[in-house]
Amino acid sequence: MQNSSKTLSNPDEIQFPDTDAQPALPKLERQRLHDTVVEHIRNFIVEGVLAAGMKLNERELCETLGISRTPLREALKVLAAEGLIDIEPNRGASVSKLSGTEIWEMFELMSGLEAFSGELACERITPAEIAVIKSLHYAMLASREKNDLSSYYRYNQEIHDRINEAARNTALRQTYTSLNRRLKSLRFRSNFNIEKWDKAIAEHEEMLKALDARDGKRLSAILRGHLIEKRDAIMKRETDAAS
Amino acid sequence: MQNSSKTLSNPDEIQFPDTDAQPALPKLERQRLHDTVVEHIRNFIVEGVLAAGMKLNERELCETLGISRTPLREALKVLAAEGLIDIEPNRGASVSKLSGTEIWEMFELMSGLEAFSGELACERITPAEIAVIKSLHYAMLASREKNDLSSYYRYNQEIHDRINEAARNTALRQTYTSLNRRLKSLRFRSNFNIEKWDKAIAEHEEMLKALDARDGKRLSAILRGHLIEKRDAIMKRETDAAS
DNA sequence: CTTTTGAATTTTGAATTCAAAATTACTCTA
DNA sequence: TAGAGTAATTTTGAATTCAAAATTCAAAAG
Repeated sequence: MQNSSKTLSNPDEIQFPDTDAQPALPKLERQRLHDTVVEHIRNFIVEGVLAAGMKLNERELCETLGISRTPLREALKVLAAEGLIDIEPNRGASVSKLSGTEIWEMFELMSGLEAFSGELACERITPAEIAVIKSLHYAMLASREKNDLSSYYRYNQEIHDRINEAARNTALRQTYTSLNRRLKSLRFRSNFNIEKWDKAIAEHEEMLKALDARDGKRLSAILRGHLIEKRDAIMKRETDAAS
Repeated sequence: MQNSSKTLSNPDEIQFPDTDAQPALPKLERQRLHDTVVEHIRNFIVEGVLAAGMKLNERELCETLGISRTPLREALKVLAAEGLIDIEPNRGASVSKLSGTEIWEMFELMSGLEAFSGELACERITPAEIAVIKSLHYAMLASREKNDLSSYYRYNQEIHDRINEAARNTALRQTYTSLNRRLKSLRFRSNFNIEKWDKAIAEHEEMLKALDARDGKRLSAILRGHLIEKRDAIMKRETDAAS
């Protein structure tokens, strides 16, 4: 997960004049096979290449990734600990398939994390950071004008990430990220229509105002409501589609 | 060679009349070795048998637990994903040693989780559950009278767990539990004195009142303040002790 | 006497091997 | 033909083996 801070194995190296080489140190941190495998499969799941419920055959995956079973199995254990896959004893692994209740609860937790994050951010964010978020907001508005949904999504996520960042709490950010990954992997049918889009934009405006005024309670409430609405819309749609 | 938990390889066995056997099903869920190893080591860490910063030698651990390196390494990967240990490439694993900042942040996150949990609990808890918590509270008071600190701690934890339970959110509970484990493993010097103890008790009384009145905001605020105070006391003490 | 270099040992990373369980395929009977 | 029972195959779980990296230790040079 964390790339070990690079270390000096050979002190001589720092004596060379750094003409156009890397200023500090080259790439001392070696990758562990199992880590790259975790990332690979994680991306497969989040990107939807591996869909929910899909069986993960060890032999197949080994061949695909060109590795032996040992590092693969270690990676699977980690992914299971993260909640992205399920492992049944003697039956193998499969991409987690969550019940409606579980998804509902995860959204609720997410709303709580975002709300808390927003509250902390109001106390700690710098004017410069607010400026960056504002510019992202305007870029997002531009995406809206161009009807470019995917870039809108990216800016939207980026803004939320920045607020999270401004909360200055690594543990919170990691929890948020981990949960966000699990939710993203669910790949809900998007049913964005113009009204919803504009409503979301309006809520974002409110968020910015609250952030500017450093009104933690207000930002917190907006973020929570924002996410709960999203949840209810998604859940409604998913259950409708299922019937 | 370790004895695998006995399984039914021969279906005939279940045809015998279950005179004094288990009523429903014996132990169909077979334990995976790696799971029991995770639990073992996790307990070692939380109980303080393995202290923060301690190096985990694979060969030693294998011999101690009587297993081979494969399941042990899988277990270590899981524990690393949980944040209980750190693994440095080609250097092995050690029990996580957290910086003051990290601890401070984890307490802050914990306060947010508890506050959210309390708010949800107020909406969802049943009168029966409130009654149970009340009885635990009285038992806790009795522990206070007897000056029995360890049983006081147990009741205290139990009450918080029940509130969490009443929030009806598995994802939240799991996140809470995981973080709680990491914090518990830090084994802070306890510096409980009578005043603090009585103050904590008083706060608990307030919590109960808020819960009874289903005043989510109030319970939330108390829980958060409660934990932030605890954090500041601990952090002050730890930094004082360090100097 | 300290520091540096390089070989020996230990420890970790990953592949292979072996064993046990589950799944599949097949045969034989009704 | 359907189904039960059994053998064959596949798949998973865990131990062992092999290779690479790190650590230790000792000897030699300054």
